[in-house]
Amino acid sequence: MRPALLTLQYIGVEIKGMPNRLNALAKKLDSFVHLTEQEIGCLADLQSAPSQVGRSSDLVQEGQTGHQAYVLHDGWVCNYKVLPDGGRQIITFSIPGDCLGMRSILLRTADHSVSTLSKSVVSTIDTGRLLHAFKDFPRLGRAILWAASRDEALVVEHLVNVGRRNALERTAYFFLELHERLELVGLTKGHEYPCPLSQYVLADTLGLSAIYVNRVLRQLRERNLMTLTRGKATIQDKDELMRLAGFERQQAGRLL
Amino acid sequence: MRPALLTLQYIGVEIKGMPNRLNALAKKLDSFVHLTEQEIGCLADLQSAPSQVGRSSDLVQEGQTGHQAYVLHDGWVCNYKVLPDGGRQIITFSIPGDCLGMRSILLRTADHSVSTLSKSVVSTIDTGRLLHAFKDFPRLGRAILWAASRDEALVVEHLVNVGRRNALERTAYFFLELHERLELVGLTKGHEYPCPLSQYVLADTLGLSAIYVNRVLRQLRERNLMTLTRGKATIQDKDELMRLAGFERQQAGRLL
DNA sequence: CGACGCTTTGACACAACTCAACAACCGTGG
DNA sequence: CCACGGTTGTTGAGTTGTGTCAAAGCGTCG
Repeated sequence: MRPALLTLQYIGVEIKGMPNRLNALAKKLDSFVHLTEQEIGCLADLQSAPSQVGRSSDLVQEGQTGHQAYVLHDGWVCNYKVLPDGGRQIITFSIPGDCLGMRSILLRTADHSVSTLSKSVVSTIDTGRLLHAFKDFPRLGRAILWAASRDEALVVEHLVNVGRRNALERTAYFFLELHERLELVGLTKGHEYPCPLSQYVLADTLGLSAIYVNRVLRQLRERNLMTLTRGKATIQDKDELMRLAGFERQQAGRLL
Repeated sequence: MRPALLTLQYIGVEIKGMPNRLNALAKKLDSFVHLTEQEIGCLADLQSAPSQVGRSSDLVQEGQTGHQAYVLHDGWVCNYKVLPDGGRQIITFSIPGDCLGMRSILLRTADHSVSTLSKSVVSTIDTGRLLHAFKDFPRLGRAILWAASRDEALVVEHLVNVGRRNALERTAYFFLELHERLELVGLTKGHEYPCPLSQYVLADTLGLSAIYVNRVLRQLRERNLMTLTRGKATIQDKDELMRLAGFERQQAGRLL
């Protein structure tokens, strides 16, 4: 099957089923800087036709040069670095609407790896035209720069979490933050959300061992705070979980 | 004493003594994207006259809106977040040539605090004109964007360090990275460099307790790997220290 | 049905934290 | 110049959080 056919087929399916998904990026940006039809069109022009990639496939590898930047339309992706001793630290997860590998484009050589955690749908970004587009649509440029800054702030939060909270607080915080992120792109159902992260993946995210993650999750479950089972996270007692984690709700609101 | 006089006086002193210092940002950018006289001039135009600020003074506070962005000409600055329980995590240090509070400008409200660790010299940046300047001097824009990306990559490295290395490796890595950063702006003397960081500050950086930092430093000293005394760091056995830390030298080189 | 990846549990080891006390250093003012 | 107070560094003993090893239970997919 030729790629072109695959993607066309995919678009067809999506347009019938859940048209918004294809616009996850536009939707996210629009919620902060209201975009005109023209700007949304321009944004679409910068992206290739969406294509599917399988689970556990690398989109970018650390040290690589001349790779692509992507928009993630559907699926889960992790950004990580590996250490000489084989250890791995996950920097951040990407969810639908996020851009992938942008920083590495500017640096010329990728400073981290990007890999899918589930079957995903991505487009490549024409980064050359992106900079041009900034001139014609400055508000769009501002929106994208804002989104990049927000992603960076997320990494900073993560660093604080790993550096200064114990395993229980840290895990609680992580799931609360994830809930908030997914809510923004409409991927939650009340206090539930899909979460295809294994305990090994969580361990590499939280800077813990997989076995200890298991114990922490058990504690959260036994305290009736939250559960994680079969790819679904359920927050049972949000207030108490927030208190435990020292989680403070971010104030949202449009910029422009 | 009026600020204007103070700054003028300062410029006078600096121009005689060490003219390069005032240009730390230009010097840093130039080492990666060679800048023309015009571009360097434009860069200077975006900055206010330099002014001195005392030790331990806050330039930006988390949650603040409408604050400034700065260029750090001289001195040491830390970027940090505080937790509800009073804990503190230092995200990154800024050294001469670095920009301060740029991300917070884009986000509108500061996501972290910025505070001086030593008597420092800063200029404010006219961020409004900065975006305009990008149009007239695209290479300058690219250089600044590159520098921002590099700072972000530094935070990512730090996250990996805190998440996946033990106290000894982590501390070793930190001092090696610092050496490399300072080398780039000409602030090292061979295997020595000034380092006005107290063990409490180091603790908040490395995600450790101050007392344990002390023990780690002792171990590094007793193994004849490095010492930190009276504001000066000395790397004695760089090879062994790099091996211990799992430190891999970054490849440098101009982009344009 | 078997194999494999993921989860769960227990026992034990060790890294890192806490508390408490003291020593060295530094800037300040007398 | 010295005496002082506060900040920073140093050390010991005991505690706790988290990692390691080993093994068994589940689920799922081929």
